[in-house]
Amino acid sequence: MPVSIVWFRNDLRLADNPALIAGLGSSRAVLPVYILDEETDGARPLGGASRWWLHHSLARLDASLQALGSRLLLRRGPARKIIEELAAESEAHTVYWNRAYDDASRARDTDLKQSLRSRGIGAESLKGNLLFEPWEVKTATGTPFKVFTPFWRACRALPSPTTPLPAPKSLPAPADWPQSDALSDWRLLPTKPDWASGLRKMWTPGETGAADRLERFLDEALPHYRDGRDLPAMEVTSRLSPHLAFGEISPRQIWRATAARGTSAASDKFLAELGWREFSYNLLFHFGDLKQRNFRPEFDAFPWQDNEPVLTAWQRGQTGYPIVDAGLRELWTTGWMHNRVRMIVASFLTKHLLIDWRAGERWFWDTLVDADPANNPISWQWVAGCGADAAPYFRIFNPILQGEKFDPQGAYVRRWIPELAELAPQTIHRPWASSSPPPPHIYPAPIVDHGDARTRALDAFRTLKQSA
DNA sequence: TTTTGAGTTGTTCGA
DNA sequence: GTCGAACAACTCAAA
Repeated sequence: MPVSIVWFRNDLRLADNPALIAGLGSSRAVLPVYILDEETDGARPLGGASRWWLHHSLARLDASLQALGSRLLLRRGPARKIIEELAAESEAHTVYWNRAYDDASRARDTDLKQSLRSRGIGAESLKGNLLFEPWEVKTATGTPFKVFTPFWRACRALPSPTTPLPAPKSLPAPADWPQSDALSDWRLLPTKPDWASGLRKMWTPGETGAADRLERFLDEALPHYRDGRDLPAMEVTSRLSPHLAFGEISPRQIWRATAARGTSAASDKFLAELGWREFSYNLLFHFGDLKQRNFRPEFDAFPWQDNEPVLTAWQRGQTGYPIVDAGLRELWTTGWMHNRVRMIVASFLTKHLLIDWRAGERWFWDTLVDADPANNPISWQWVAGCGADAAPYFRIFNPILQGEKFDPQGAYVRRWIPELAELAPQTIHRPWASSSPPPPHIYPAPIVDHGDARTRALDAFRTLKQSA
């Protein structure tokens, strides 16, 4: 009986899954597989928050597959070797997967494809995770875009994303199941200590949770999106990022569901956020490993400062700037941070503290449930000024003004820093100026003076310009 | 080939 | 209190 292997990666869904549909259409039985691959050269191990999410997402996918009469086979190790073994064991005729775009995955997938084909086994990769393939979007001269606005304009001029594929109604299982790992043996969940209670409260990993989240966003929040998306105390962003990062929902599903509600300034703005994700993957594909390398090489000479205690204070939300600390505490508790606040804390780390953006990127990678190989490094580089289409160096966020502007009542700060809850809106973003400032053992004094730090950052950027 | 307009998200200063 | 200019020039994309 001809069997096909469908290799699930960052596409943990049944609906709109091109690899799954291709596998189903080409054979009488499908072997669904997930591989935890932390051994392939260059593969970046998942952070702690992502491991938590992955556990639950795999459990959900397995349950959904069982409802179709199948299940999810789990293996751990170098993916190429494991796929080859499974193909031999199950006598599969073809292996299907949806494409990944980082260097390490592409190298691995190319090798695997060649090796399978040389043994007479088919290997097909499909577009399942992006709206537009990186090689489909090019400037008039055939080069990749480096500026977002023309990039997105070019995308919008391409044929619109097509209708999402339906989830299969049933999935014929192979006669013999190869040996599978037990999910619990992967120890993806934290135990000592169990720091995931805030994550459990906030999130429902899995395809159903993703679809519910999208529906709720479109029904309730989208009309307020344009004006409210910058206010972290309001819940008008979609919070789809972790679902998207694990592929529990596809960008095409989001695009089509949003477009189906009609066009508006809000929907355009929201779709442009999908555009930023596309842009990041485009850059990752064309410019290689940007989690280490500065997109703008002149930044290789930037005088970053190593300062472990200061980095630790930032990570723990103890900088003395309420909007910064609130964001970092939200991240630590929930595995997620509002986009506006991500910019503020990233600007603070790289400009006020002069700490290398890579340290911030690694912290986000470890703590975010939506940690994404393209979005995370590229957005950090954008804030630091070394990225594509980056902010000019003199654009240094003032954490007091940002707080007052985007959290005018202080509701967001109060939620995450209860020790400041009694302060009035007029002083909550500058507690040291209050008539009764909190004592330092309750809430720290500012770790740097804003004015001094700003001057120091401008000087540092000037040295960069002179040495270039 | 050259030219031209534009570029996610800001802050500060001085009139 | 409000408003416009300065903060730098540079690179990108397209005409």
